[in-house]
Amino acid sequence: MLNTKLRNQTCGHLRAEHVGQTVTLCGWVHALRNFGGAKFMVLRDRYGITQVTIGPESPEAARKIAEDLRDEWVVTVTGKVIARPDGQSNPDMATGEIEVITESLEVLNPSETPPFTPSQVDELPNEDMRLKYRYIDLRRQPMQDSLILRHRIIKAMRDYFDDQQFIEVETPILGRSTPEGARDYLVPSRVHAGEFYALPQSPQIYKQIMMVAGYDRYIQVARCFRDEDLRADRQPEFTQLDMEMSFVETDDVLGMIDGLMKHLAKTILGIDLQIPLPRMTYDEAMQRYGHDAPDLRFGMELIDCTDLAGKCEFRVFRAVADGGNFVRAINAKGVAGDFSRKRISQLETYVKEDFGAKGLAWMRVEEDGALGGPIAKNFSAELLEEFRVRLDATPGDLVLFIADSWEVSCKALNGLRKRLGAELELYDPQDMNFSWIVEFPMFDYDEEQDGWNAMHHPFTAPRDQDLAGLKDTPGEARAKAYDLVINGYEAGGGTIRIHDNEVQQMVFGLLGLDEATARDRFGFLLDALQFGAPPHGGIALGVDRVAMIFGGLDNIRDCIAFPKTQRAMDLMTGAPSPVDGVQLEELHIGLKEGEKEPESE
RNA sequence: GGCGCUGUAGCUCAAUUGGUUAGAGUACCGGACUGUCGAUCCGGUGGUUGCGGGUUCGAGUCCCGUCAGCGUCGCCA
Repeated sequence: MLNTKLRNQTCGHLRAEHVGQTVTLCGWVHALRNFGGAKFMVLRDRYGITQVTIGPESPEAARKIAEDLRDEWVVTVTGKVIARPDGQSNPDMATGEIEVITESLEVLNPSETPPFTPSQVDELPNEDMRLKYRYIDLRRQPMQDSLILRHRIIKAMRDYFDDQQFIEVETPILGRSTPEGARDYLVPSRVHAGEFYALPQSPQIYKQIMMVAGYDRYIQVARCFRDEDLRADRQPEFTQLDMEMSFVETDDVLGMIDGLMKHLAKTILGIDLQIPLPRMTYDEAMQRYGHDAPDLRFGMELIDCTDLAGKCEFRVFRAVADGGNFVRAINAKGVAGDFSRKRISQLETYVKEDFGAKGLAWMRVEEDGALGGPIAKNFSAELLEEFRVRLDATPGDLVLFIADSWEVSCKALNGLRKRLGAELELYDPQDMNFSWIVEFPMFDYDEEQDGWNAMHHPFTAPRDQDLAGLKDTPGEARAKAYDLVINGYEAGGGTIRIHDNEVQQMVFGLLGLDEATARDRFGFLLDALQFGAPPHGGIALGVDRVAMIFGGLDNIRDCIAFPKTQRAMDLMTGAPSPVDGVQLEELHIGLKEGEKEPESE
């Protein structure tokens, strides 16, 4: 039912079967081809494009109007659908078998000359241009496709959860600031001088309270806000499919999301996904890939050579191994010939500058299978043989070593692995790989503050077997926490929550939150946990990221209608902006000297 | 906050590495044209080379600062 008072067809619909009908179309002028006596106009709306002809048989008035038409004017055409003449149909166009002969033509609204035209496919304007004129950019087919894909993903998610008896509940946008985690976006209160709301970083606490309230299956398509620096896959405001269930263990949550992913893969991509999705522990992921969200579309795993390094005379390796650090490597199979010393030194610069590695050692495998390269002379023949076996080194391989702390070796080798995987095309970009990373550490140690931080959030439950040792060896404790990883992106993450107040207090204690502070910040949750909290847990999926990955995009902005720049600006509206002094006064806010002055009237 | 890339006509890019009048495609304006689908052909307008400073006989090009966009590290689940 796309008919309106102004149109009775859309520009994507007409086929040979409609020949003979008289139709009225509305849309934007997508392209004009003018032959004097005959003119072709391609008309575009959300549904497609249709060729319209204005020829000698068209009324004088229509021909006159057609003289003045320009790209992106909004027009309406009424005319008869005809089969295109022999040899003139266009197989590249969905509506290419037909065209509409103009009987009347009306300009609904002319357009200024657009800064760029949506019909142009090969030359994309710079991104600041696209963001400033977002309404033009959004007319482009790829942008339409990705917003429609995003819509279909969200709808498929809602449908799936609806089938599973989940209900969607909206939680507040104006909430309470919690210093945990990311920086908050703050909203000043007019009524309460000097006090602020915070925009939610996620609906975490509300959804747990919904569980206490007995709504045992909750979802929400929730907008979240984090005032941190941006990346290609991060925006300051983003959308989560937030989910929480009661009376569950890890397997229940994972199983539910397995089903969702199977449903999404089928309905969105037409792929039959095998479930349950594979699971790997955090420790194994760090060991094998150096990252908690590894791209499993290709191998090139990290190989630990620390024990061998401890036996060699090469001072760099020896010192690292003796000092309790690590010598790990990746083997880039068969590419040694493509890597000049210059190219290798670019990789070295990369690991030094981006990850603080002290250097990059390398070996290449010669024709005869021997390990060569500048450092090889420091190793005995026997030891080289051990390396060769360990590294599965065959002629033509390039082996890259990082000798450093565990953390740096993880980061640098993960960086190299990702970079080489892409450069060497070790995987098909069309491939989709879904997996779970599970059993994250409960805490990580903060050197600066000399204390433990919650790796996920402070409501995460430890594994049952780690409960006893939680106090004494918090660094060993693993959590009932899980991340969904798709193609090397963290697509979502969640945990089973602590529903026991005693355990919760213990965790707060380990995090250095004394009772008074904990009460002050989370008192309402602690109260709630004492009024009959069921065992519960859940997950939040990054909707923008899922849309990006499913759409085969490499940045999140291309599946968001109105995204912000790296400096969190909206180039179309000019947000953020100074505000009137009166507004500030009402909010009890004064600006520091020298900072941006309010706009005067 | 650090590192890197980019910024030249409305748009996308070029300019022989410091050389004299900054070009091309497209868009735009005018004209021709009855079967195009990136239409074609003829003619034309259009530039404070992001901004500010410096070096130089001479700067789009080199240096410093600054603004903006992107990528990335830190940061962030």
